[in-house]
Amino acid sequence: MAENSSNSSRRPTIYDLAQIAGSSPSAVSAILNGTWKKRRISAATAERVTRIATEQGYAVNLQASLLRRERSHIIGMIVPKYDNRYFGAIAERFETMARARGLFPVITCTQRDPDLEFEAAREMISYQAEALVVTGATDPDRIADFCAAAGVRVINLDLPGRRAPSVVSDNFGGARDLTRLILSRLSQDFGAPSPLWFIGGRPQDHNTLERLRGFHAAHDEAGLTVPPTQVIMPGYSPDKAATALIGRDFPARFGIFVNSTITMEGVVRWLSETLDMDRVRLGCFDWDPFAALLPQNVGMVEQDVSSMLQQVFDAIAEGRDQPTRINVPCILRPLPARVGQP
Amino acid sequence: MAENSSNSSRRPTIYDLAQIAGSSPSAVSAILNGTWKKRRISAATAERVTRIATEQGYAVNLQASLLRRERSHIIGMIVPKYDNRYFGAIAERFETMARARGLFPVITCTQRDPDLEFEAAREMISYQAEALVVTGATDPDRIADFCAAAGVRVINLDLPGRRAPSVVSDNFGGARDLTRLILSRLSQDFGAPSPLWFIGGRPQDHNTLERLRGFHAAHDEAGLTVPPTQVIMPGYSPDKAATALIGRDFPARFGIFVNSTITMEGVVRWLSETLDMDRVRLGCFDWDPFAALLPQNVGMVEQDVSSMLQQVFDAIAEGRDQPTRINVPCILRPLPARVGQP
DNA sequence: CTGAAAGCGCTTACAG
DNA sequence: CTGAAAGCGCTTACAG
Repeated sequence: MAENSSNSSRRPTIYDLAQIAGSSPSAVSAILNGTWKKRRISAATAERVTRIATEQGYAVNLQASLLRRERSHIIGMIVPKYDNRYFGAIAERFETMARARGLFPVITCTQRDPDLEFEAAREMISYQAEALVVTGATDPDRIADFCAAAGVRVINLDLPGRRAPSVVSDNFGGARDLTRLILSRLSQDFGAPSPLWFIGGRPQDHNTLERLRGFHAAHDEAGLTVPPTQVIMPGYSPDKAATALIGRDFPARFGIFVNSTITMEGVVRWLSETLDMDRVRLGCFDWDPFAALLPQNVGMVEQDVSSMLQQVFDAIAEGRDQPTRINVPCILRPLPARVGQP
Repeated sequence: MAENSSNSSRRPTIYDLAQIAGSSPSAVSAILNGTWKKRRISAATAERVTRIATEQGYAVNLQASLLRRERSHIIGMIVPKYDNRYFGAIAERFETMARARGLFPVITCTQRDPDLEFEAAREMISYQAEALVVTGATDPDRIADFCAAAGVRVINLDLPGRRAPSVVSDNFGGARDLTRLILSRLSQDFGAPSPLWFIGGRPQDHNTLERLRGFHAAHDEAGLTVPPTQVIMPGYSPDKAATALIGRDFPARFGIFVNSTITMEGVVRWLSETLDMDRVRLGCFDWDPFAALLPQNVGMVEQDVSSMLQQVFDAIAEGRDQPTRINVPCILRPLPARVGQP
């Protein structure tokens, strides 16, 4: 199949097909884009043109097609990274849901770099994207302003902004539930619970602050107060987390709330090189199937990617553009005990 | 900034800008795409037009621009999934390297579905991609044929094809090195080594067969023969791996070669629910930072994503189109002992 | 130093 | 049932 007519290295156009089929470019266009029924073109012609298109390895030129059409049906997404299950799941699910709605998904990854974020957004507007989903952006409002000027709809996902609708996890509730779980497993395994450590994230970061609020709320319920020295926010990277732990004095038995799987990597590596892992119990905000197998891990919070994206697509379909905030509940995943009580 | 002239909801064009600036569309076009120096347009005009473009929130229409230009500079990639570090790293690195070369990367994920793979390839050709990187495809030759007919360059990555240049890991060498490592750690921890289990992948899969060859080669060196019942290839998914282990009889001490991180998930989950994990040592083909923290894991093979992509971009730049095969060495990552000898 | 004009490959009213 | 024609927003030789 796909025999290119050998006379030219150029891709065939509807004019080429029309000439071969003895028909007109208009007819070929209509046949190939499915509007031929309402034009009442003969089935025989349609069949012949379709066959020739296949033989010639024809693929429509979307640049030309989209330039002429009213709508592009392109929907863009920017994500910071592909290096964890959360953003990976978001990207995959976004593509699937977009295709299911007859849209063309275009995703690009912006390395948590504000300038790259902005350039990527501009590029998607240049591609005539009709809507843009801005995920985990460091400066979502700058992008929202630019999109507003270009008449392109924006939705913030994961991190909220002030200029467009935002869909975010219920970070407070998820963190509170996880903190409760770690505290209860601590008392189960070690006796009387003591205040947990909180590691990861940044004090300027919306999600970190919400999670910290939930962390404190669960401690309050349990009549516990967390010493400020036990809240450590050195960013998300494994190395920064490990460095921040150097020289800390941990008690005989203790528990840690880890704020992101990325941070978890550094925390577990450092601890396992430094002390007896039977002394510690951990819980982590965000889900990773391998992290779930670490023996000291008592539970993880999974963000509900499907529900979040459902909200995103609903907001786009309904044409919402007010800076509303939608909170999507998280899923607490307790893990079986994999390590003996001392 | 980005004040849209309120008279219209349409995006501004170079005609709008020309009118506002009191210049011509040609001049505006040249100024905005950087060719104005060689047209010797006055710096004053250039400055004025640039300012107006910013004020109006102008972004070039790439559909129109690309339709007119000779080249698109678009480079496409299809990947099967975003759900593991290997493909995540490939996607991220591909975007970075493409941008560094002045290309526009477009990636889409095809869920290991041959039809989706083909449709995605066709879509990228419709977007005028100049080259297509086909990663981990189930039917790369079908895509290669179609691309050849359309005059689009293709490179296979990860899984080789017969119709286009392929860049793949040295699966044989990586598997042999990993097998050696597991065997040596077995004898270190448990005394005399016994033949390993091999779990994961499919017998029809090129990479699996190469890894199996390396697995056997390392056993041969050690004077060991693997019983056929110890080679289990139920696909890659965690659940299939777990199911395939049901009812197996494992000796008091044993070692496993796990063929992919995805499989590792199922293997470790099942084993840890079933037996004392001190009895087992594992190694895994492919790298994952959390899997590296599992106490029984003695080492992982990391595929050298940067080198592989360097080869891909070289092949594209040089215009290679013969079905050559490039093997890129893997990186063996031994892991520190995290579990006591019995 | 600058503009008018052609044309990239399509789609779609419009006129038969 | 079908085709000629206009035009989407650009770029780029070409002619001043």
